[in-house]
Amino acid sequence: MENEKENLFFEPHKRGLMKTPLKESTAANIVLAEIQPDFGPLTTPTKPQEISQGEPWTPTANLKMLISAVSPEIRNRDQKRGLFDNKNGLPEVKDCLHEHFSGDEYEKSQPSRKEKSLGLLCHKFLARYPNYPNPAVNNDICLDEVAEELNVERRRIYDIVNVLESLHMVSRLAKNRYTWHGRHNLNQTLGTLKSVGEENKYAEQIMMIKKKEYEQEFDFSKSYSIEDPIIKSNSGQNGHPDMCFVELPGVEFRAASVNSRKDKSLRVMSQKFVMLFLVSTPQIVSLEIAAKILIGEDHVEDLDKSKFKTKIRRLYDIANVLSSLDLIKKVHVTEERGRKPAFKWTGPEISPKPSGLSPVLPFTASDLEARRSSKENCAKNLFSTRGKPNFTRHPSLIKLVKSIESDRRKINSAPSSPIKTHKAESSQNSAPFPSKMAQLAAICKMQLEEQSSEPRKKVKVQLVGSGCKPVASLDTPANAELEMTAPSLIQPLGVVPLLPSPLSPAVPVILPQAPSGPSYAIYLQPAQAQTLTPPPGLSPTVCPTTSSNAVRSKDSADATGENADSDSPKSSASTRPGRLLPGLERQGAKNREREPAGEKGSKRASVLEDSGSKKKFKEDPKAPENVSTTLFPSGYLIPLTQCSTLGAESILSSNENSGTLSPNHRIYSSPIAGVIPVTSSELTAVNFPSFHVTPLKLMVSPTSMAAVPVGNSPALSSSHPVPIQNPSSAIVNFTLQHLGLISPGVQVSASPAPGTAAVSPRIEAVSVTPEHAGAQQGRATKYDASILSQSQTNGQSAAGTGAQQPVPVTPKGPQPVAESFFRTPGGPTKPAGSTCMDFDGANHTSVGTLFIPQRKLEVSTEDVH
DNA sequence: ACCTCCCGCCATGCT
DNA sequence: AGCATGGCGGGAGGT
Repeated sequence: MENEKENLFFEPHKRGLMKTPLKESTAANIVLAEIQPDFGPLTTPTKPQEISQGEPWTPTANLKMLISAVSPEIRNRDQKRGLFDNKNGLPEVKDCLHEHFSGDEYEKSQPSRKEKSLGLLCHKFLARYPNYPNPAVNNDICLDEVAEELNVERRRIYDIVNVLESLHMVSRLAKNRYTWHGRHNLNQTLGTLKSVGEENKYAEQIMMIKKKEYEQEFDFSKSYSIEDPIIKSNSGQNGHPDMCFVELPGVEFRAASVNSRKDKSLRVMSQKFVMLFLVSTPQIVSLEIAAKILIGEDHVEDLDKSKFKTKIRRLYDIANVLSSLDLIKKVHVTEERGRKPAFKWTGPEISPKPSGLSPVLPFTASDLEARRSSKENCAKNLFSTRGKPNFTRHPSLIKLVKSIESDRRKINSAPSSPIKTHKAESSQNSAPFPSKMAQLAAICKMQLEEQSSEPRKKVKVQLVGSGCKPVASLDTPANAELEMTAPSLIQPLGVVPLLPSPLSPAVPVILPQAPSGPSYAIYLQPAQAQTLTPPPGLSPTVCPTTSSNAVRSKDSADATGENADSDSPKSSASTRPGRLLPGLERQGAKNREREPAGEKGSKRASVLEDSGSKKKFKEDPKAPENVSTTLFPSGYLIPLTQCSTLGAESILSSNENSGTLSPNHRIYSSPIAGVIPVTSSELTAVNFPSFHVTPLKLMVSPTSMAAVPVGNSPALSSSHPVPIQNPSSAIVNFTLQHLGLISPGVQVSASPAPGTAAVSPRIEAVSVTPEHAGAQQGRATKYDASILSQSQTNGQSAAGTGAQQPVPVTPKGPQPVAESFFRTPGGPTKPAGSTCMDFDGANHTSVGTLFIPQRKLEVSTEDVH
């Protein structure tokens, strides 16, 4: 009922209006806006074609490009038809065409299955809204309208929205209504997910599964038994078996239905899936593994084939949406067994910290409470745990929570709810800041310029020399700095208010909040609440130490960066700046890691980083408190909010960052000591392929795992000031790594250029097909050239305005920008020569350096469709 | 033949 | 009861 009212309430926005506002911010937006109107009317005709319509906005050429990239076939068709090209005004024409065609012809002409793909649909959907919407504007999404306009059944829209919701890119206002948040919260969300993923030890689980596989390969007969147990153990151990959903304070589920099904579904699957990427070192996750892990959690026992199939199907659905968001890319991993479909994370690199950061703030607890108004909060309280880690939740509690939530929801649902959301959004987003933001932006720019100057130079140089990859890495620092600075500045402002919570729907309050959302709540199911050994206080608090800071700063930067970046190109998919930046950073980091460390493994490095950061956190006095707030196995509250903290840190670190690189370096620097002990011995152990032995044993027993604090798990780290594991294990790992057995890192070789292959000593080298690389390159280049300026500017604008979407800037960068820019995934675009491999960091050969011995994986990106 | 994954039935839960 | 959501898996298009 209420919802309906709400709807009425919003109605005004509809279509043209709604859309317009959404996109408006940038010139691009403007274009979009113009376009959109077309849509609306166009939509009317409905018919099958929307797809083409969807793309219509020429202005968003990028979009088209992307889309086309996505499905070359489609492109071709479109071209044939000619529909695609001219979409702008043409939709009608198309319609006419459709009408004209007889059924068969008509159908044949257009409706290929691919055209109906979720990925394409998602692109269309995303095209309608700016990446960084202006909070001030009404960003409501009416599902019905969207479905109509896109000419798809609602069911499809749900699929998309559910995934977006899992990333907090949208939030449900009411029945049939969602609010578009764009990427404002994305970094935070990813950070939180990463933290949660770490808690869950997904990385370990992945390792275990892989291990099993290896074992199986070697020993066919064996090892079946192993899998289940392992998984189970994992889930049992840590895991939260039931983690339901990670929420942001601002972006809560307001709909009852949503709440009710919160635990299942695409939403949760999507989050978990993302976690896998964030946690795994290579950041390449095969569907098979993802499915196993996801199933494992839910039903340890079930390994039904049917279930597996279903899971895979869902994963494809999710993957399509994530791909549209440019967060992942389809690749193929070739193992001994054969080629398996997999996806590689291409989104921003995230630091787990968001949660950690939050802890820093003194407020967290208070803040949280304030926020609680939201059901989530309620749930949290119930489950509470806030402070502590151990919890078990009883079903009864859960029910209570639900009931409460439902009540709350109802209340909220009232007409006001929408309003609330808006407020919240605005608060979350930058809306409040405009003036401040501008100032900040200016400051940031200055800082950035100063700091970044060196890095940038480097970047350029590298670009020239090495090509894309280097650039990315180089850029990263600069970007990071930028980003960081911005956030830092901002945050203080945000901090003051403290109530970031947008949520508080209940309270009409205010909100000047930091853009970053405050807290996340993770719901776990009671069942498994079991005790986790270490309270997961992962929370990585801020660390004063430079190294840690540096790391975080980067990450944070990324996160924050988005906001800053936001403006930049939102041109849909690939081009988005925010992503690019992060990605670049990430890559850079990886490269760096590799370089120094050499082979061992990027994985390790990454792990180490995490662990290191965590450790540091522990050390911090703050940590304890922070920790408590941060994560909890069961109903977690993860206060992200505090970007402010981040900001401060970031600032500090920024200096360092500029000079130094990533934390990785540090790690490497002290090769042995640092590395070994730190991290997750587990992981390393896991990594071992089938080989053997001790490590495996160690790893295997869940109990052992639990007992031993692993570097990975934040919680663990928290418990021990120094997250050292068993020395022995560490040693073992270390040794193994050296041997090459362990190293997780994946090498990527541009498909065309096999050269990299040589590197992998052992088993696997991952070869990535170029498409992606090309894309990344493009990004990098873009980034390079324009990035700085854009980012800065964007940052300002973003901060101030909130959402701007700058038109995609042409790449200033030296090279192949143009192509890469819009590059289509398909091979054609790629410049063969350029080869950047960015894969996940795996290889940046160009950098020169060491390769990491890896497993075997050959990754070929093929683009989807 | 396998990989993808669209389609839409139908369960679930809110109104 | 009706409607909104969305789990689920058959089966078809693509390669």
